[in-house]
Amino acid sequence: MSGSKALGGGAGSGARRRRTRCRRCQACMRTECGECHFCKDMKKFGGPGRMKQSCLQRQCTAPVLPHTAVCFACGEAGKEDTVDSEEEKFSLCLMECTICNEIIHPSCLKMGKADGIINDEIPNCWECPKCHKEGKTSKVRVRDAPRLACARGGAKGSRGNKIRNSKNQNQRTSVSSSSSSIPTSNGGGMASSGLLMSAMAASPCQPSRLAPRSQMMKRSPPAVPSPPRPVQMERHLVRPPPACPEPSCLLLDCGSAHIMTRDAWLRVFTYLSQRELCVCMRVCRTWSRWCCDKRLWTQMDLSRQRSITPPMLSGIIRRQPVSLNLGHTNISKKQLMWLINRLPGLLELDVSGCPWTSVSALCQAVCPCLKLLDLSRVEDLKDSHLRELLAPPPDESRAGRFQNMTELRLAGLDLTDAASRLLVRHTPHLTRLDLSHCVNITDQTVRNLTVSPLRESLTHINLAGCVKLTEQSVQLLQCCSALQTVDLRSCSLLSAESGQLLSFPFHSCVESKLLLHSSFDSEINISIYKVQQ
DNA sequence: ATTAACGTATCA
DNA sequence: TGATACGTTAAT
Repeated sequence: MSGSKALGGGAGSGARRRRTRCRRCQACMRTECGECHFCKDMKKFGGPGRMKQSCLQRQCTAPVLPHTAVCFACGEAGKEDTVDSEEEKFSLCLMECTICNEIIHPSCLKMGKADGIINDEIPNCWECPKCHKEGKTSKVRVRDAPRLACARGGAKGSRGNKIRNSKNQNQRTSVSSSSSSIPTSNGGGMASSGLLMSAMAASPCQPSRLAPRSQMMKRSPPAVPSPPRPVQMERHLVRPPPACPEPSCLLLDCGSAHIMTRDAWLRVFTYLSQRELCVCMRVCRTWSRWCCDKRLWTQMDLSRQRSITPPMLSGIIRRQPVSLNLGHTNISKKQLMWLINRLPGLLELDVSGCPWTSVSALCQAVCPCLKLLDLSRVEDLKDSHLRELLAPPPDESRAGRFQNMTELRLAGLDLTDAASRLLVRHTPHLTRLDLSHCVNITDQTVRNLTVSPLRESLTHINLAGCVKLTEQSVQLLQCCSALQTVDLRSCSLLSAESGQLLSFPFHSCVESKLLLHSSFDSEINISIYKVQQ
C-alpha cells in the first residue's frame, strides 16, 4: 500500500502529505555515489530499478512539505514569506502535526498556538496544541514514534508495522546498518530523543517549547513541563542541523533585535569548552540551535567514556564533527557502523583500544574522506583483519576504501611484516605512520616501506619499541627523502652509534638531534629528531 | 509524460 | 527483524 492512503484515523485532516526533498541541504546537493546499495539498484547504474530508493549519500536532512500543501483550516499555502519577524513567520507558516497529521497555520488555530511542541529537527513539524492538550503526546510518542520521529509516512496500521516503518526510514541514512534505531552499546535497538550529550556532562535542554519564545535572553525552564519519559523511547531519524542554525538574531521582548547577532555570538562561543557550550544550550532555544553549529564541534572527544549511549550518538550526528575520538570506549559494532555512515565529512577517527569485533564495522563503511585513522591497541587486531579493512571488497576491482588516508596509527598491534605490504598497496598517500610497539615487525617491514613509493611521502614514522629492528632498518630509512621525524626509542637492538647512521638527507634539515636516554638500565633508547627551522 | 523516491506491504 | 518490492506521490 502506498503512503498516500495513510489516513489519520480520527485525525481530521485527511490524507497525510508525503514530504519531499529540500534541495538545499548538503545531502541534497550531492551527486549519487553510484556505489551504495540503492544506487546499484538504479537503472542508470545498471540495476533492475526495483527498490526505488534514493542514494544513501543523498538522504535529505530537512525534508519539506510539498509546495501543494495547504492549511486545513483556511485552505491557503504557507505565507511566512510575506512577513519579517520570526514570530509572524511562525504564525503564518504551515505546521504539520506528527500525531494527527493535520497541516495548519498556527494563526488559524482557535485555541492558540503556544502549547504546540516544535520538532526542531524537521521543518514545519510539531505536535499541535490540540493533540498535546488531549494528552496524546507520551502515548503516541511510544506507539506512533515513526511519524513523530521522521515526519514521513506512518499509516495507522498495525502496531508492528509502525515500528517497522521507522526502521525503513532510518535505513535510508545508513549504508548497511542492521539497526535503524539508535543502537545501544549492547547491540539493542532502543533509542532516545533529543540532542543530549551526557558524555559532555552538561545536558542541553530540548528546546522545543513555544512559550519562552519571546523571552529568549532569559534563562528559563520550559513553560510546559515535559511529559514523563516513556520506558521505551521512540526510535527516530537523527538529522544534522543546518549549516548556519537560524535565526540570525535574538528578539527582545520589545520586538527589536538584540544588538549581538548570531555571528557575533558564534565568535564568543568559539572560546568556550564543549562542556560550557552544553550549558549555553540550556539558556534558550535560539542559543541551543546556535551552539549546535558544527563549526563549534569540529573535534569531539568521547574517549574512555564508560559507555556510549544513544543520546551520545545522536549528539554526535547532530554536530557532524570532523574529528572524532572514540578511543578506549565500549562502542559496539552496530553503533560504530551507525555513526560512520552518518558522518560523511569525518576526517579523523580514533578507535584505539576498542575491540576488533567493534572496529570491524569499518570494513563495511564508506568513508572516502578519512585522513587519519587511529587503530592503536585495538584488541585482537591481526594482519588478516587489517587486510579486510584496507583492501577493496573482493567483488570490486576498485581502490581500497581508505585510499586517501594520510595518517595511520597502528601502535601496539600484533602485526607481522605482511602488514607493511598492505600499507604499501592500499594506503598510497600515507605521510605519517605509527608502528610503535609492534614487537613482531622486523627490518623487512622497513624494507617494504622504503622500497615502495611511500619512501617519497612518509614524513613521520614511529618505530619506538619495535624490538626486532636492527641497524639495517636505520640504513634503509636513509632513503626516505621526506622524512622529518623518526622515533626509534626502546629499540633494544640499536646502539647509540647506529642512530648516527641516520643522516637526514634533506637540505632543509638544519639540525638532527640524537636523543639518548635510558629509561631502563639495561636498555638504550635512541630518539632521533630532525628539527626544522 | 517522465523521473525520483516516499512510505508501506511483504518476503525470507 | 532486516531486506526487498512496489504503488503512488511530487516535481519537472
